[in-house]
Order: sequence, then C-alpha cells, then structure tokens
Amino acid sequence: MDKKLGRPRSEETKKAILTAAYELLSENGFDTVTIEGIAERAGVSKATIYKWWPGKAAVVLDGYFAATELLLPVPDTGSVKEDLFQQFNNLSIFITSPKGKMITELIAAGQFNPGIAEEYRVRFFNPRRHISRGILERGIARGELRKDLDLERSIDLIFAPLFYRLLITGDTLDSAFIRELINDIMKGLGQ
Amino acid sequence: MDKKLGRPRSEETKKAILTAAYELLSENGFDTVTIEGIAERAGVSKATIYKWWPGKAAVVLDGYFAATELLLPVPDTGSVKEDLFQQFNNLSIFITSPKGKMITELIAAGQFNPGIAEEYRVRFFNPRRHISRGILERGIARGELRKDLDLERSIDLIFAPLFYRLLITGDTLDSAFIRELINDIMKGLGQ
Amino acid sequence: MDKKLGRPRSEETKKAILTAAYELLSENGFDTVTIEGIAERAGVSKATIYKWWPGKAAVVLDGYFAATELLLPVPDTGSVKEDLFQQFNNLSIFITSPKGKMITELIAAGQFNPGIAEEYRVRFFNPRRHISRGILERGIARGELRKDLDLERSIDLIFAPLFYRLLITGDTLDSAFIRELINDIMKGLGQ
Amino acid sequence: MDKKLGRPRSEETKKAILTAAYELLSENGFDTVTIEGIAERAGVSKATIYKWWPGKAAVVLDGYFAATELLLPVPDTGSVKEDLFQQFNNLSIFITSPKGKMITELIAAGQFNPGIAEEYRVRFFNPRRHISRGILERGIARGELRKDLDLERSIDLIFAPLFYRLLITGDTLDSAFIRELINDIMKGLGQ
DNA sequence: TCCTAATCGAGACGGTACGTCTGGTCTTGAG
DNA sequence: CTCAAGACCAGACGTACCGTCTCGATTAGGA
Repeated sequence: MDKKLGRPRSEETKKAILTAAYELLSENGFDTVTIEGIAERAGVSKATIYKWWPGKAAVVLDGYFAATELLLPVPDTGSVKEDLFQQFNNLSIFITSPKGKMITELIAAGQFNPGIAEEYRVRFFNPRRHISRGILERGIARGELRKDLDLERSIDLIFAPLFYRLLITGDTLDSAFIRELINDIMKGLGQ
Repeated sequence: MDKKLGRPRSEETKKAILTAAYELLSENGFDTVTIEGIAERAGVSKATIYKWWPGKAAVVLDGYFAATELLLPVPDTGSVKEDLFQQFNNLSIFITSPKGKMITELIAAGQFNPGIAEEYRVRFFNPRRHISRGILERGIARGELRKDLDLERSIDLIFAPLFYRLLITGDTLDSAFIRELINDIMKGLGQ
Repeated sequence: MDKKLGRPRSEETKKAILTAAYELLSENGFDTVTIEGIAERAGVSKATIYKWWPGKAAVVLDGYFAATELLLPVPDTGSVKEDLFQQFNNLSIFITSPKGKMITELIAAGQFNPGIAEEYRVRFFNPRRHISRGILERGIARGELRKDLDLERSIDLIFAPLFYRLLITGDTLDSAFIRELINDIMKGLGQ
Repeated sequence: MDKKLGRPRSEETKKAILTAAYELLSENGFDTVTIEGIAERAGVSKATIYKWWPGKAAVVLDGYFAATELLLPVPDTGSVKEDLFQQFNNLSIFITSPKGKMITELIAAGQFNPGIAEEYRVRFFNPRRHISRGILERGIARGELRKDLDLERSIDLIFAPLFYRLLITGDTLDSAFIRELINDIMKGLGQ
C-alpha cells in the first residue's frame, strides 16, 4: 500500500527543528523567531522545514508543546473550592512563568491563524478543562454545587479571568487572587 | 512658549492616513496591512507616516479608534442585572461585528507591543469598565449586591468570559449567553 | 576542494542583469540608473543583484564591458605615425560613439570609487596601452624613435589629449585632430 | 530700472552657505555632500539654497571657488622650458594637495552636468591656459618654439598628461615627472 | 508710521531609491 | 525519496535626501 521508497525521514532532523524552534521562542519571543533562524540553529535546510510544516507558527507551536507537555495533576481533596484552588493556582504559576508567558504569544498568533488556535485549544486548554469538569461534576454529586449548572459555561467562568488578566489588563496573578476569584464565583455577586 | 515654527502639520494628510489604515485593516486584517500600502492608499509618503507614528501597529490602532470612537450609552434601569445585560449585550453585539472583530487582532498585536496594549486598555476598556463600575456601585447602594465586593475584580468577572470566548474558544456570543452569564455571576455556582 | 553544494548560480539571471544594466546605462546615462530599475527590467530580485555585486557602479561597469568587449586590431604598417594614427583614430571614433561616451561616465564614477577605477584601467586602458607599446617598440627598433624613450610616459602623451578633450574641454575629436596630435608629439614643440 | 523692493538678500547667509558647502566638500568628498547637510551646517533653510542655486553641484562648486580663488603667478624667466616648469610644477603641487584633489570630483560631477563643466572650464582652466599661452607666445617670439604652432593644441599637450594621470591612471605627479614631460614635448618623440 | 514686497528660518510633505531582511520556492548533488 | 546547501523572486522594511510647499517673522524702501 503505502510504499516506503527512498531515504526515510530523519527523526533527528525533526527533533533538531523542534528544539531549535523552542529555544528561539524562549530566547526572543514569537515574533522575532524566523524560519531562517530555526533552520540555521538546527543545521537544517529551510526547505525541509517547509516540507513538514506549513509555516512558522506551526513549527513553533509544535516545538513549544514538544518541550512543554507535562503531566497534569488531578486534585481531589473532597472540596470543590480546594480542588479548584489547586488546579488554578498551578495554572497561574505556570502561565506567569517564562514558559507560560509564551502561551500568550501563541494565543496572539492564533488570532491570525485558525489552525494554530485549534491546536492550542486541543493541546493546552482541553486537557485542563477536562480536569475542571471532573472537579465540578464531583462537586455536583456531593451537593456542593447547583445541579443545574451548565458545565462548560461554568468552566469558562474560572478560566476566563486568568487569561483576561494575562492578555488584556496585565494585572498580577497570585494565589490570593485565585482564592478570591474562586470565592466570588462560588458565592456570586448577588445579595 | 509652544512655538509654531515651520509649515504646520496637515490635518488632511493625517486624516487620509488614518482612514487608509482603517480601510486596509477592515479589508484584509491586521497582519497583511503594510505601511507601504497605507502610504499608497492615502496618497502620502512613507516618511510622513514614520514621522508621526513609530510603526504599523500605532497607525492602525489610531486609525481604528478614529473610526470607531462612539458614545457609550449608560444604562440605568434600576436593576443591576438589566443594566449589565444592556451593557454587555451591546458590547457583545459590537465585538462580534466586523468592526469589533478587529479589536481581537489589536489585542493580539498588543501581546508583542506594550504600547499598543496600553492604548487599547485606555481607549477601549477603561471607558467601558467605568460604566460597569457605576452599575455595580448603584447596585450596592440599592442593596442588590454584597457590600464587600472588590469592584475591579467583579468587573473582570463579567468582561473576562466575553473575551475568553472571543480570543480563545471562539464560542458564540449571543444575548442568551450574556443573560446566563450574568445570572451565573450574580447567583454564584455554589450551593 | 571547492565544493559545489547548493543550487548553482543561474547564468541566465546573470546575463539578464548585465543586459538590463547596460540597456539602462545607454538609455538614460549612468547617474539615473538605479538598482531597482535594473532589477525590474531584468525580472530579478534586488537581493540577487546585491548578492553578486556591491553596488550600482559595479553592475553597470560589468554590464558595460560584457556588451562592449571587442577585438582590438593591432596595426602594423611599418610606420609609427601611421600605426598610431590607425589606433587612435579608431579609439577616437569609439569614444565619440554612444557606446564610447559612456566610458566618460564610468571614469567619472571611478573618481568616487577606487574599485571602479581599477576595473576600467585593467579592462579598457591596459589592453590599448599594450598595443601602443608594441607600436613604439617597433618604432624604436626601426630607428624611427629615440632609443631613450620612457615608454609609459610616451604612451601617456598620446592618450592624454584625447581624454582631456573628452573629459574637460569637450572639444571635438576627429581624424584631423588625431593626425596633427601625432605630428606634434613626434616632432616636438621645440626649435 | 531694476527695483530693489523687499528685504535684500543677506550676504551673511550666502557666505555661510558657501563656507558650509566647502567645508563639507573637504571633509567628506563631493558625493556625500547633501543640500540638507549644507543647510544644517550653515544654519539656513533648504529653500534659501534652492532659491539661489539650482542644485548641489552648483553650490558646492561656488563654495569651492570662493575658498580657492588665488593669484596665479606668471613666470617669465626668459626660457620656455623654465617658465612651463614653474607653471606646471605649481599646478601639480596644487592638484595633488587636498584642495586640488577636490577638482577631480568636480570634473567628475561635470560629466553629468554641463553647467558645472562650463563653470570649471571658465574659472579654473581658462586663466591657467591664458598664462600658458603667454609663455608659448613669448617662446615663439624669442625663436625657442616653432612659428607654426597651434597654440591651443600645444597647451592641451601639456595640461592633458597631468589630468590624465589624475583622473585615469592615478600615477604620481612630482617635479621630476613635470620636467621630463616638458622635455619630451619640446623635443618630440621622433628621430 | 504704516505698507508692500521680498528674504529667511523652520519644517512638513510627496517622492524615489537605498540596502536589508524574511518568506516561500526551486535546483543541485550526496546519501 | 530525503535532505543540506544555497540561489532565487517577491515585496516590505525603515532611512535618507530630494525639491517643493506653507507658515510666521524679518527687513528694507516708498507712501
């Protein structure tokens, strides 16, 4: 069926490209990374990069996730507030670290490139939302939360303020903020 | 004091540049706008643009706001929920319109350029937050809201999900969503 | 040793550049030729030109000589006067032709660019001086000329008035002038 | 007749422009002089320069001659050879001095600008040729030179090799060369 | 003393070309 | 067939001067 004629793709080359892409991203920021720079650093020809990725955003994103994929701990303390605090405190620590700040630039790049956006939604956000969903479901089961919650919207409620600060206001993200945020969302503004 | 030596700056030229910048932004999107394109469309020399703006992002932003500045209605129905619904429904209508979608790209550009970020914070977000603050304060005065609210954080709670959807998930923003969002935030997830 | 990695330089492109350069030189004169104009006419990118030549003067000069290199007849009539007349009459015909007039501008350009000067000395003047040297040497051997001549200085004596007229006085160069010039130089002003 | 309405032209301004033009010429060479640079150095507006001169070449030339005009000694020793030696040795000292080297660049500029050429012919060459003519005429009267000389062509014979070396070969000009040059021209190459 | 006309500085402006840079594509020859 | 090397076109970058054009402030002589 699918023949394998000719020289096979070199895994080393692929790794070198992703590593170079990630290094350049972390050294200079997304917008100053160039395909040419990646090719040079990786000791690879530009054509090889274009052969396997459609453009700079794709390589850099791949490089980022290749270097960043990590196990996400699933908190389960028996308390929604505490579980949420643990998850989002971890997240806020991550996204304010150098590694995390890059996600900012990738989200920005995603505004000009739907493929990129899809990618980080699937690889970055979905797994984390999955964990939040578990927390909320257990909370409902335990009666800590209202039964009628729209889970997806509820998850948005917590993620959103973090990224709003990150992308728009630039305000600090610390554990006090996370704690108060969760309190507000649980309690509501009313009454 | 402030001298007026030399040929005065041409207001027509300035207007032509801003108009051209805005038109190109709305036709092609931020990242395909070029200074050269603006210069040509405006019938203006590149040097003149560089004289008054440091780069593409600055001109385009200026062009955007010059074309977009509008009166913001201040709702005051006597009900926090209704006031917030009116404000944020209007906002969601705006940011899902062609004109509003551009703000997405400017926010993206702001990730690579602190000056830009500052600009849209001041010109776009601050006036709107000011209105929200008024709504919340009146709500507290009327006893509709908890007295101990941190106003800024509370405002974030409402703005954030809109822009989270806009920038990250891409989910739809309609009046049903706004209504439910406000409900959730007022009531809280708890109990 | 000298490796031949990578895509080889395109001879067609090179030719197109030189041709375009020469055409523009002959149409408009040296100082209105631009690299951008050459690139456009040749259907070539500016970067390609800058890759192989340091600047406009170098390309134009190369284009000029690529279009102009021709066989130089070596007169040998048995008479110094006649040989010199043939050589310099030919030369005067050439340098008053359109093709030849360009050399004027290249000499001018050479005043601001030593590399250019070196180039036309080697490619234009040296071969012609070589012929003159032969004529004079044969003349000395035949006893037509003084034995103690400094050949280089003597050659200067004939070339110089042609280019002096060309570059400075602008007086006409015709075969009568050449004849009289050679007479004067042979005879001397004295006595 | 010619009315003198309005503010009269400022002589100081004119002087400042010419001085600035000359200074910049001597510091950086003709081709790097700019009208803008002259205007700044002279503390003058560009428009004022364009009011009185058609372009850079004209101002610089004027500046050059304003700074350079000097008395030309008229040698009269009773010997043509000695007179010529004195005149051309002086000339060669001048044109190999910094001040004199600039004339090279002006001659180059003259290739692209007939007005410039006319100017230095009249202001630089004619006065010197006039002196040479006197020397030759006295030589003829004294019987040192042939009666049938074409004076203009004879003058060319001496000027030409100096400028040929200056503009084309770049060979040195020293008093030995001048002496031998005059000898050769007087004696002729023949016999 | 005011008026008129020209000069001048400052500096904005439309242009044009500069030389550089990156993006993507294409062409070799080696493996 | 893959790949490194690297030539190539396309086109924007930001800069530098060009020569022209307002401005407002002088600076005379003539009214």
